[in-house]
Amino acid sequence: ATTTAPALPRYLALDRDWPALTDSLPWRSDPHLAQCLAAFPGLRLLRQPFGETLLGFLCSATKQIVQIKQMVALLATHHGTEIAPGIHRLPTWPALAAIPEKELRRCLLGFRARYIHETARFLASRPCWLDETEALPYAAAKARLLELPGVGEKVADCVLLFGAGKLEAFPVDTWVLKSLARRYGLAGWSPAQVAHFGRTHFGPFAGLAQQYLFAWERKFGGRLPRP
DNA sequence: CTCCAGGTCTGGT
DNA sequence: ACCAGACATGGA
Repeated sequence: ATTTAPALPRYLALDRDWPALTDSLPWRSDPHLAQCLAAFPGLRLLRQPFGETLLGFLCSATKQIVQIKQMVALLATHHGTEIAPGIHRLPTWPALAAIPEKELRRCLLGFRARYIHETARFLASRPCWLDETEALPYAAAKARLLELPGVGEKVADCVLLFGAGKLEAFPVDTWVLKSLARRYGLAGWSPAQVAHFGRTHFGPFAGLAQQYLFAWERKFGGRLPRP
């Protein structure tokens, strides 16, 4: 009898390749990166659905991670299909397009409700836009994401890194800005300058390095001495 | 009460 | 091109 292998979560494919990917980072010449890699041996990247990743990071601007989780959970319970008792899926973009901005604000979105509403209406007018964008190479996909209201450099890079597997994406958020300022002597550099440094210094898998720097800075930032 | 949070957008130089 | 402020909301 022929058996069909069960569908595996997509992140397992990346998990298998993780050692080779991290080994190609410049940790041999970068003591801080080496320290980060050693401090988080179990760190991995999830490959999340493209559209859901976009929704999540449209919620993220100047919010704490716990509150972003809360907003996403409210979006699911208020507007997502119930797939098991008490368990709701995230709303789809067509579903979001039908929700008034006033209603979205009940999910603690604040000014981000307008980003989501306008993005949803844009996507509703272009059914294939998201799938086409996900299939493009990094630079072209990023240029398209930047057309969406509420999507800037940082959010676009997060969506591509977590939702499209573009490992060269190097999102510069407040933590990464602090990390490079403190550990790499880049105090006073703009986010754009730090992003350029990150891509050139860490290479084609800069997104992996970003995750280690982010994790290290959030856990130890400001408390442990510099490497 | 202030300040900040996995930023983006807009309108000033 | 570069630099403030505004934008909602809640927790530290």
